Amino acid sequence: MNKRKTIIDVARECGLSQATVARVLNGQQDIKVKEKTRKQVMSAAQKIGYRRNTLAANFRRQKSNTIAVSIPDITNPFFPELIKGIQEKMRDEGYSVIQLNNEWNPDIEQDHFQYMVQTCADGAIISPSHSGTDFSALEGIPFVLLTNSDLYPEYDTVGNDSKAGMRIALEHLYSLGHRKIALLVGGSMRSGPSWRYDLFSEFYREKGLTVPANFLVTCDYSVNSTLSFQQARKSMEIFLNENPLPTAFFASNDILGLAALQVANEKGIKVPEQLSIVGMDGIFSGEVSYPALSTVKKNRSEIGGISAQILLDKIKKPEDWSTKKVLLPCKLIERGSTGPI
Amino acid sequence: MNKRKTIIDVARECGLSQATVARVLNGQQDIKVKEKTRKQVMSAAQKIGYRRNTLAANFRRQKSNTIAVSIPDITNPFFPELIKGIQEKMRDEGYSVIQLNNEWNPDIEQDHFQYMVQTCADGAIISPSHSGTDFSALEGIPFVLLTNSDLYPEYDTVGNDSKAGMRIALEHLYSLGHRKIALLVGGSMRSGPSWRYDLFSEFYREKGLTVPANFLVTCDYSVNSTLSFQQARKSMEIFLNENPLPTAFFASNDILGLAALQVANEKGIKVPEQLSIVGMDGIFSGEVSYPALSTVKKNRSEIGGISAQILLDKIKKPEDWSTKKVLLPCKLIERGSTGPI
DNA sequence: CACACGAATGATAACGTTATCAATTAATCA
DNA sequence: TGATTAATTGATAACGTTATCATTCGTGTG
Repeated sequence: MNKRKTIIDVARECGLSQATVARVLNGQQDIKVKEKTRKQVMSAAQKIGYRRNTLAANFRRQKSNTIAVSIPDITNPFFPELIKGIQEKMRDEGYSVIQLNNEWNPDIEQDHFQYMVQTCADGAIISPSHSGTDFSALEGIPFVLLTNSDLYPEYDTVGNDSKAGMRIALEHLYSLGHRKIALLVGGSMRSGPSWRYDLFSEFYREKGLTVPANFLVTCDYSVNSTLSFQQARKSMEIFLNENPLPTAFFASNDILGLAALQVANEKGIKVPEQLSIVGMDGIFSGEVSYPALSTVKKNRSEIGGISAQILLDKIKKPEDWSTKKVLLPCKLIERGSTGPI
Repeated sequence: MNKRKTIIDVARECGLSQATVARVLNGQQDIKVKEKTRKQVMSAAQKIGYRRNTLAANFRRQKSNTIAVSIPDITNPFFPELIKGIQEKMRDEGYSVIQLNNEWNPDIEQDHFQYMVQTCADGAIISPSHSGTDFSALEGIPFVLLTNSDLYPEYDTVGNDSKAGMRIALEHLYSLGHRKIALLVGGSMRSGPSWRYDLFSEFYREKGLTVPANFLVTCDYSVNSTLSFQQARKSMEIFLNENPLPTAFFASNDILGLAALQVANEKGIKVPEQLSIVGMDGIFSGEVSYPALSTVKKNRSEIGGISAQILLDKIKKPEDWSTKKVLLPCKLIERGSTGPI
């Protein structure tokens, strides 16, 4: 059992000093070393099988080379792509990504913040579990928030422009001739439906129309997608039983939209001939439904990449950092669930 | 700017030795300390605001308290639950989880193995990208494979009993009266469809039936779900145009099953009245399709938890380890896409 | 040629914890 | 009580790297 080789072994092997060896093997782009000695060191390292001890290096530099990503729930189809976008960027830069799920539970979220401090995370990307999240526990750890809300004016945020996105959806339906559009919104874990309601009535006003009666379906949004879907189904069933059929639904996310679609199918309501449905997010399930769900897509992978980039910049230059706010546009994906009235 | 407090500061504060303080604050369950001194130390630590330096501890013990999970692609709906199962178990035990995607690319997978060694991962859970994966790069890192194949007899493996699962699906269809069942399989990244074919013909033989002609639809399985879905759709369309309609399809995973379902819907084939479809995996999209997809569910969260437990055991007692093989049963979920013929 | 100056290399002290062993105190028992 | 053992506590040496400063080596200039 031969012990693991260290930098000192390499130094002994090639007859150079420990410091020089370190410069060659681990230095960032320390040009201060001759090509000849570099080669000497390299071949000696190769020969004796040196492998850098990352743990020692991390300790010495007091950097874990790890960033943490806090999201509500990786099994929610919204998040995996986001994570992937972050991972790809971070790995290119030599950072590991630790991903933490809080199940939409603020207490767990706080535990995770503690954990990040404990574990010396170099930075964090956080999709807040709810609108009142307190970030003070993060003390000194640079972080970026994934949200489009204006609730966090003092923090760096990256998100999609959901308001513009909703407008796009409504315009789409309007241009297809729809005048009786209903709103299907979840009592989101993050924020109430109020701004959606405001935007909706504003849209009607602009078009010179009056907001139809009973245009709003709300449903509880739950800790997991399956539950949210079931609750949305229930709300839809009740609504459809008690109200005249609108010509279209705008759902504030695809899970709700898919629930509406399934219920409509079951009731024999033809989509899109009798009812158009447009969702929001662009999750995979919307591609495989029948008909496929028209949606306003959020580019989650891009959000991940951009937030990662911002975090990296912030880690590198913490001094004189100016708050960054990024709002990415949403994109309409027309599929089978919307059509002319 | 006051420096971060160390164990030595705490020792000075409470008048005890550094060693004793360390025992109180960081010792595992070192009972070797009196209640009185424990309290002294705790309050002193509290008072001056001591926070353990994880980086230093990791270095000293040469343990990163991190395990790596290597999977093909987090955006494939099969994996998030798996990851979550692993994370939950690992976090309970104080380990961080680094998750790595290889895009079904063996070269990237090998890079990730290198990375685990570099980064001193304490262990790894690996869903191999393909059947020929070589694990020699992992040198000494304990790991568990997520697979049910017999391709890795010498390794610890955890997986679902897919063969039994497929039998369950076929029995289900058979009991509903189906005698003309077709097979929809992907040229999986992992293993060819051969065993499915064998099992299928064996099933027919057992039932005293002859395998119908043109019962097999194969399609390329791709690097991402959307592409796989599209390719499956194409294969289905071609098949249905060129062959008489079977009474049922068994799809080797839900994505393929959903493709079959969507195509059938588009062609006006009534599911399940004219055609039953059963998939495999139990992904969320199968719940929201119309009709909802019957499937043979793999409990991915459980697989994650069990593999995590096995890995933990292995990390704790590496000596005299006997190879563990776990095969979990699949479970039939009857939904709207299957019915009597 | 001596000198200065920059480039390259060398020597060495941290970093904060854990682990080992020695020293002390408390407990037990003849 | 004194001896013996067990339970606590103390002193201190690593761990392998990086960072700092000192030193040496070239190289061009007055």
